[in-house]
Amino acid sequence: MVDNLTVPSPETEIPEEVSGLRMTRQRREVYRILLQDRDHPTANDVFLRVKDALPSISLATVYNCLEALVQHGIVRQVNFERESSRFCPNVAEHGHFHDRSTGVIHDITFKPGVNLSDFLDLPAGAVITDIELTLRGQLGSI
Amino acid sequence: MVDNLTVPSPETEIPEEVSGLRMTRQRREVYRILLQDRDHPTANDVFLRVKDALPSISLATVYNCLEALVQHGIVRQVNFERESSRFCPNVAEHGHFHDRSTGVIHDITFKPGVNLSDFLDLPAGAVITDIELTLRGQLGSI
DNA sequence: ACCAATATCAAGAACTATTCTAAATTGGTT
DNA sequence: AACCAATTTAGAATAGTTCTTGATATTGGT
Repeated sequence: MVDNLTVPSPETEIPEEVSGLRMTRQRREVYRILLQDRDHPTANDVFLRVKDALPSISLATVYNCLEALVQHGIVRQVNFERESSRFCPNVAEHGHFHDRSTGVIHDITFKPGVNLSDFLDLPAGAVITDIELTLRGQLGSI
Repeated sequence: MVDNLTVPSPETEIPEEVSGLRMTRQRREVYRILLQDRDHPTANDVFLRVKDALPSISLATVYNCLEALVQHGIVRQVNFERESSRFCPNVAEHGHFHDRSTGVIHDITFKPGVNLSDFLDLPAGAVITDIELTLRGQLGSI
């Protein structure tokens, strides 16, 4: 079941404006691609996919669109090590699990009601505004 | 109190060989610099600092040395977003807290006895081998 | 101690992901 | 339809890092 409040389905009509960002043809297509396959594509992946609908789009435009979407909180930019940035339309707070054997990246959510200070020794008075969590490993050969 | 088992003090004699890595003059100096100021310097920071002791060292050599140290588990490479990699001699499992107002990066440790699955919804059968945690925020203006 | 084999270093070129620049295009508004 | 601002495009520029090559140093076997 998909939470349509935070992540619209790819079939949903994307409106003229989302979170104060005017949806141009390019931005709409880029966003639609992100909604279509939630596989955390890179800018270049998006570029290649979006060409089907907009053959004349440029890579710079894809970067522009992704930046606009990220800055308006519609899309999240995720960095793993020094690899190319990846993008996902799930803007709810979540971390990532990188399966080393398949390369697949899974979103992982925090259990409800858990507090950071429950399991971390934080500096006194630290106010956390942003969490970035990446796990690596394998999806068990049980 | 510093844990001399995982992080030697900068005054400690660095032996001929550490974890199977032969300590050349350059590697020893690079490592010493990391032990000296635990402020998560970039490769270029290290380069500038190490020049005092080895004026003829090249940036490429600093990269080589850092890579060797990282690959032998003596030093940890830390990436924040798409910034330059940073390096720290603390190879014990820990996360980072990035103070937005001062730019200072603090190491944060996990409370003992805590299990990942206590606060995360992990995919069934996931075996975690590596954790990367970065928090951002401010050190409270109380 | 000597020599060959091996590892390391230095310098700069090359590479990759991303950003910048400037000109062209688009879209909404008078 | 003309105007203006925003957007797009293509290619150049940039930053960080890696690669290549030849020089230098170190090790192990004699």
